[in-house]
Amino acid sequence: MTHAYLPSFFETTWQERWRQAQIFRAKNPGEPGFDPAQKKYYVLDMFPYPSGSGLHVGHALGYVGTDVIARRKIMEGFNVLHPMGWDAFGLPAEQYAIQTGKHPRATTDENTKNFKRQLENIGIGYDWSREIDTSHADYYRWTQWLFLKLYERGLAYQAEVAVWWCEELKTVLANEEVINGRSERGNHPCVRRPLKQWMLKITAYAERLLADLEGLDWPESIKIQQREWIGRSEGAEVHFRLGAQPAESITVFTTRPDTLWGATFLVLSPEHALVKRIRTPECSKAVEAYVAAAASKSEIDRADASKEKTGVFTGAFARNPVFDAGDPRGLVPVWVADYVLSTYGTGAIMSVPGHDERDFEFARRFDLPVREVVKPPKGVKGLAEGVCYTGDGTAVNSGPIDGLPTREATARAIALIEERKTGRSRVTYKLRDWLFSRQRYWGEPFPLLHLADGSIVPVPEDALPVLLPEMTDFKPSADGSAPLARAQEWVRTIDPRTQQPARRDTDTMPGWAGSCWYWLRFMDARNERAPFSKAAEQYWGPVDLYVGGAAHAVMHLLYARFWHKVFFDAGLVHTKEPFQRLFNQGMVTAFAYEDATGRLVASDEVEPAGDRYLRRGSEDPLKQIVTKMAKSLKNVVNPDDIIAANGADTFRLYEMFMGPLADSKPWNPRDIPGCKRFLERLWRCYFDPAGEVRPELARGATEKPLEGDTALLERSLHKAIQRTHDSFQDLNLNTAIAAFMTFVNDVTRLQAAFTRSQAERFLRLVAPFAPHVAEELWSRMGQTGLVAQAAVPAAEPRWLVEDEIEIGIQVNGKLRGNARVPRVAAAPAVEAAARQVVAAHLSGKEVVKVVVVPGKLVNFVVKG
RNA sequence: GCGGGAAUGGCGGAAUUGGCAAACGCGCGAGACUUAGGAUCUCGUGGGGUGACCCUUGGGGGUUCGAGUCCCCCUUCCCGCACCA
Repeated sequence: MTHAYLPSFFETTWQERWRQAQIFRAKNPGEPGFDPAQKKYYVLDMFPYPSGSGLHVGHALGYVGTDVIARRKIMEGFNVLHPMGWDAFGLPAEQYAIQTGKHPRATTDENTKNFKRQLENIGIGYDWSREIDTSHADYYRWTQWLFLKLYERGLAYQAEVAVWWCEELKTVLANEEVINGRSERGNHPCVRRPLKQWMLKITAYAERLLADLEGLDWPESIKIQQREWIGRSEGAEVHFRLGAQPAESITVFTTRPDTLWGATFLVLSPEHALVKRIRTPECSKAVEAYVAAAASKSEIDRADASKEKTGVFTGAFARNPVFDAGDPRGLVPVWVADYVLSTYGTGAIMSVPGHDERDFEFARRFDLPVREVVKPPKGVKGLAEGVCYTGDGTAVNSGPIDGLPTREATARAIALIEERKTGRSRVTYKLRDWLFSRQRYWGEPFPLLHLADGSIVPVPEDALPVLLPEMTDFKPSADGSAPLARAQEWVRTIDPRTQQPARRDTDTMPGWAGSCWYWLRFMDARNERAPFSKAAEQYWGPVDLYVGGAAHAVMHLLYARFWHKVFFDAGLVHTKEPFQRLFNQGMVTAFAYEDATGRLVASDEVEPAGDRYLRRGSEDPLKQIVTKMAKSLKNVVNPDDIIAANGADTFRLYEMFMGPLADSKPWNPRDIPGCKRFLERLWRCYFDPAGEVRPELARGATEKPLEGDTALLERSLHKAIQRTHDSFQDLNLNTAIAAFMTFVNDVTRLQAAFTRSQAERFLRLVAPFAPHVAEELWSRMGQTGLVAQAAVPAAEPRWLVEDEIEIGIQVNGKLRGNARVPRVAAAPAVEAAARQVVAAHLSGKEVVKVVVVPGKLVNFVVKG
């Protein structure tokens, strides 16, 4: 049966041919063969961290998707850049190395080799001449170089700040890496600790990071997540003078300056610097105890908004500046409570219990006064009904702003405090500066020198890279100091400019550093004199399509945008934003099984029995559910296994056929044979039973006239071409494959009418999806060259319209019949034909109205 | 609690954006070919009645000649964020 479809006989051969012909090699300006008239297309995958467990089918979904797009774009005539590399530095690589007892260099090299093999196995056409590895010196040299650009611009600084410390990982972490007081990687508990750390001033770009989201073709949900993370709010800061010491004041931030007249107390966060100074002797013990308790509480406990509010009075009072000196309403008590965050605003708030839920709850708990200063609109419950009203309304009990609606009241209140020089309008952000140092080994060393006098100088450009020292013991130190501090010969160095002794910085950059500019390196990956050439950036930037999981909605995508904007300001890049269009591929989920008690059962313990599932060797019925793939459930699928059993083309088709690229969908092994059967049927369309290419498809065969069944196939082919074209618009590539299947079914039915021209055009259509079988058939048909470099076939309008079409005929909106009418028939003629078909439904009734939708249907509205 | 997304046959999913719901695939049923199994091919397959009738896109209302699609209310699930003053 040599003529059967046997993908293993030819898939690797074609992969080798593509490599030799370098068909995925993108051409840079100035290179031989570069055509300035050719349009460029830069499609980028979020490059992976090369984990020890290799690629699974979820990664592959995005990679196959971009490969199909890239291959299609090549066939459309674009100069396509589709690169791949490895995000190899960072905590996971180091943790894995520690677990396995191997050096991260060794494990990283092993893992990247495996990833690359897997990707090639799938037949993905990357430009491997641009492969990068963020942990290689010829890459991180430029990461260091770019870091110095930030440093020179004053955007990198050292500060003693309360940072997240993870005892398990023995390192500090960024805000973004800590979720509910636990590390994002590994889910270990974290605590706040004051430490001297490198920070990047991302807050200086908050406004632009927010504003420039507008012009991006990104999923709205990602934009919203970024907006929320940046967390801009407009309001005012207001100084409340302390009664005892007139020179001192407490500054609060509020988004509702219009409610100043309703502020009945102030609250400081337990970490606020003034707490120690203002508490009165009588209250000092209670305050101290409270602050200590708050410090020892876990972040999760503190963050739990549902629990009852706690707090303690400091004994001190402050003056509300909107009231006159003698007004008793102006003297407000100062409390300490942990519902006020030290990290937001000024770490102190004015409490307006009448119009803020949290303050309301606190005031009730501690029996503090509540004053109404905003009257809700008619019909809305407010303080009069005993509920806190937080919406807009009309100012009352507020002296000079009484009667004003909230918007104007706010503006007037700000004007008033500014006049009295006791505050000003202010914008705050939730976004914090980015904690950029780690006390770990596997990262980029900081290109900075500490001199004897305590000053810091950058390592000169020509002395880069600062190489990571070879260390055999790179485990984090128990005391939290950096492992690099133990490489004493490395630490002790000289300042090349002065020849004076100097010490290297012993922290390393976080895992995100390398991914903050990698799309730029891909443009000019082998450049030894610069991170990338101006010409390459001018030509390739920005990325036209960036594809990856929604998991990176905030961290990577925010950091990358930040660095890119700094580069823009430094004149290094010509676009404000790095990624014009962002697309999130959906998650590939898996089936899992739970028993009667709701416990999940590993999938190798499960046996299908008809339409039910049983625990292997028992009668326990199990319920099939959909979950994330997880090692513990043994439902992680490796592409290698699928390819070994079915071939790469089947694997690719199944990945794309599962559903729209953006949707989450379960991996269902039962569906895979359907895709393989399609390829087998496709194969049979091209060969006779003896295994020879059908004579009418072979080179030199005479084309059949486009009539009868051949015309039918021609029409079917053009429809498939059109549907494929459409499917690329929304990346619903599953519908393209459905169109291929329909065409192949037609050919199977009308075998004798199939022509060489049709056979050849169909291969050009299918090639981006199932490139191996397309090449094999292409060459067996006697075509020269590669189908991967042939042109996309065109749909001709005249083949897309039928002369006679079937329309639906409705009576009162219900389908009652069909009729075939000429496409160009006039409405009255269509109506007359329709009337005959549904005569039985119309008899004895009065036709009130007739709706004729050309080419679609006729609807008779009847009475009686 | 707030924000975003979703809900269509036994399953994954289609539906020209207001115009014949269920394309395509899986699964299932019947048949053909086979000594037999497998593979392949053909036909069927939303539900109920089983004649030509009714029902059906999570539920309930509405707009319309016509609603999976638009509007209002509700339920469930997934993903973010979560005392941000």
